[in-house]
Amino acid sequence: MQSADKPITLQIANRKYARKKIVAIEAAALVFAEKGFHGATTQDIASEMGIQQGSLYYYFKSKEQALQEVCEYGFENYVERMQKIGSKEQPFEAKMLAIVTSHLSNYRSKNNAMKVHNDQRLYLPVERRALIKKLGSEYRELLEGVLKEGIDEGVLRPDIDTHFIAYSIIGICNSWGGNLVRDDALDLFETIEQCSDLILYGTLIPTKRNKHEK
Amino acid sequence: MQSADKPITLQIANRKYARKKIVAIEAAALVFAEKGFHGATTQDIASEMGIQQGSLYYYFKSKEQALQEVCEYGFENYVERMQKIGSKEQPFEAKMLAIVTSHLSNYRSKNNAMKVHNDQRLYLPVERRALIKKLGSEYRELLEGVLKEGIDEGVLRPDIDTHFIAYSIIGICNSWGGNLVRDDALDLFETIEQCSDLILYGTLIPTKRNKHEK
DNA sequence: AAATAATTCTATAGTTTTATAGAATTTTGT
DNA sequence: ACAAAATTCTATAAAACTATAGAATTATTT
Repeated sequence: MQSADKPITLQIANRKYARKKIVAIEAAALVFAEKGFHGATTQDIASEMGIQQGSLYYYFKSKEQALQEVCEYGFENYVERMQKIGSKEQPFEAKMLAIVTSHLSNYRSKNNAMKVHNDQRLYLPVERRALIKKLGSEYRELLEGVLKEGIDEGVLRPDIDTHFIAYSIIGICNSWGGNLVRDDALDLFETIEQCSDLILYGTLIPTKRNKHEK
Repeated sequence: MQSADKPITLQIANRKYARKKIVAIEAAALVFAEKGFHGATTQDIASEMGIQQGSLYYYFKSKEQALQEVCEYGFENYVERMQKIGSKEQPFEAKMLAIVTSHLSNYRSKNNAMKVHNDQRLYLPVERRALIKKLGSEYRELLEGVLKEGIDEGVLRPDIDTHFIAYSIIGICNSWGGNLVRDDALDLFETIEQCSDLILYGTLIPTKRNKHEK
């Protein structure tokens, strides 16, 4: 087994291990996404990697640990991307489009780890979910920040609950994300547009909105 | 085992069987909702019912059949309720509120079967999903019908894609439904209101919507 | 009350699965 | 080329789980 503090001469081996570890995580992600955590076997994952079932334990101490690492792996890029979007100077509509695009593009490129994170993380014991929960909160808080900015800029309705809207945006995206993974015929960019449109404009005709104005 | 065509004298026994079968389905729903289909054992379900593991097979031919029946059971009421809402004479906003209320109330009353339907039905082999798929389509089509009526009445934007919006509404509701099940502190009626508001009005300030008008 | 039917129980066969130990092989460093 | 370290393999122990068979019990009908 590899460990972080080894002589420099062993760094090459370390790098090799790290590379294959990612292969292992992605194989686990694929299998967990398809069959669910409990429905998948360590044999499935090993087969996906082209190694024997027992060899898998060189990379994961347990099946449960594999799930944990898949969930963490799948969410890393997400938070980073949201950070970039939030820090860029651009009008609110563009940001919202970028957020939805980021979220949904990942689904189209079959980010199995993302799907596993959404659907399977609850099967982890609570003590294993600490980091995952932290990443999820970060993501949602960044999104809330963007929404608050929108209000400050006078673009968004000041009476919306940013916490609620952030959750809802994530909910819509995950819901459509699932559809995108299942249905290849579904157009990604049309879906992105429609989602953004719904979030920004709703469904009512503007002139019918009188009741709602103060 | 019971069968439908028995002398009238056996109808009492039949009714008794039917009653306990529902107990079985609800026990399965609870356990599947908590642990997932593969994570749950027939022992778990039997314990929930207060019977022995082997006795469970008096009610279900297999664990898979239990899942199928839970999924079908969980969706029955839903379709009926949507039918009622759709057929009532009331303004569009009221209908939308009724739809969201119907969907979310069920979650609050811990409709485990609903959760199982959403999260676990994919673990059924395709041939077992026929009825479930039909019910889901019915539900979505009824919702689409309500949306089309809204357009015809001149209340909804005529440029929305009713198919997309129907999916999105279901997505938002399921997303919040999951939260409601998990978090008891979450206020049901506030959630209903917020969901309806987002769907109807979106997040932008109306005066900022000029770009969007034709 | 006896006979029949329905329901539940016990015990278990037969799988499947996770995880480990130690041997075998491959890779890397000297 | 040799030694050491890393990686993979084989084999298996131990546990868990589904489904079935037949006995035992309880409820219903005659």
